[in-house]
Amino acid sequence: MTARKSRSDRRIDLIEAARRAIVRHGIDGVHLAHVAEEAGLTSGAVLYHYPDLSELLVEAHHASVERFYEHRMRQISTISDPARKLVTTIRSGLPTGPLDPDVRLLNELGGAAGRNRIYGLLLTTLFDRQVSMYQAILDTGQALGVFDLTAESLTISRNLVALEDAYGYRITARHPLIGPEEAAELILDYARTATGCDLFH
Amino acid sequence: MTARKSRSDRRIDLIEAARRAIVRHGIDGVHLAHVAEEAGLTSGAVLYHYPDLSELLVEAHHASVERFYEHRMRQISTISDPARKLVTTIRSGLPTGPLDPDVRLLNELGGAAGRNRIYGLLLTTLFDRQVSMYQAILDTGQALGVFDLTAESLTISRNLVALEDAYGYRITARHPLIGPEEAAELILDYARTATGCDLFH
DNA sequence: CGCTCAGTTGAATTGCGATTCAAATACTGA
DNA sequence: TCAGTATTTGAATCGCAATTCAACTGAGCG
Repeated sequence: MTARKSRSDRRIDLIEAARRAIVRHGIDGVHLAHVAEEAGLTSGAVLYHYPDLSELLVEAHHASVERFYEHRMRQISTISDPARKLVTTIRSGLPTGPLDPDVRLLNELGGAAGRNRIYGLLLTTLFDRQVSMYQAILDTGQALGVFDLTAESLTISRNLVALEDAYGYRITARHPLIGPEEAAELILDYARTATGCDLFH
Repeated sequence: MTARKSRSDRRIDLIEAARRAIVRHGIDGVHLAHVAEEAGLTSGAVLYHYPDLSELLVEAHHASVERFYEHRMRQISTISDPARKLVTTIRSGLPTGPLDPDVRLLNELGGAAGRNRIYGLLLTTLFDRQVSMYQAILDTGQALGVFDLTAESLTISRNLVALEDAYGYRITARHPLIGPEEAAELILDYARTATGCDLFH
């Protein structure tokens, strides 16, 4: 038998297992047994902790969104130069490759968001937080005279997040010409004209 | 009983029925019975024409992608002025609202594209065709001296398609602040700076 | 007009995955 | 150490959807 764990520990395990299962089988293709397998348990044990699978899936998505955002914030928190900060932020929003589990999961969420209000809310909330993140960078850069914005920072920020999103999809769908490098370059091209700053890679 | 139809007629019916069923239940949530219901038939009849449901679903997606692209091309084919053409093209790539079935379906495809090579291929192909479509408009505008492009037309085109994609997701996910109008305005803002042309709405 | 057969139905069957639950097991505190 | 409780198992059951198939129907054709 698998080692027993405390309620809260096991729930965290299960959320992680659910994340992996979703990436593997799709948001609507995950079965209880998949989650159990990923967790190294039987389906009965999963049910003991989460009588309703869909509840576990929502928590898994919630955790993913949180994790994705926190990861980005951590990556850029140490940088103070606005130009370098902007470049790093753009990179951190793109998948590392077609298999990047975090972005794969967010993409799964995208399709379901049109049908499921909770998933839609998770995604719109993430979008807005990312927009705020960019806005802070742009406004700071503007204040310091590093950037010369061609439009409101809100507009530019929204477009930057939108571009990240879309190229994330292209990359996970294995576009033969657009990988992480190319996507970053495309977004940077926009960022350069929008900020009037010679952002280097 | 439902009127009998010829093999080819019925197959076309079924593809349309499958499209509606997918929009309603999601790409991984469609059941044989859903398709049958949409077609006004029983599941046995559907199976008679498509022994493998997944094959029908692929055809349905293929038809949707084709239809989406053809629809856009038709909308812009009569316009000759590059500036007006660009504005119209941008509008035609966005959903009419959160319930727009065509975009809903493409979004469903997005999540699955990371797992399913065929779906990935359908989407990347569509992306590339849309990029070419924009490139033709931009190049023509440049040649006529209407546009003064700040980057290669390929770069700008990719970004325009990417922005459409991403805002399509936001709209179907019911972002409270970003509807079709706002999305168009955001994309146009980019198009203006990229073309140096005062595009009006 | 009657034959033929593609197309369709609907009921039976199968198969898969969720759900239940009694039994087994491992931790916990006294 | 031992009682008591929390966790996990695994087998049984349930339920839904796919699949099969024999019977039925109607369009087209001689």
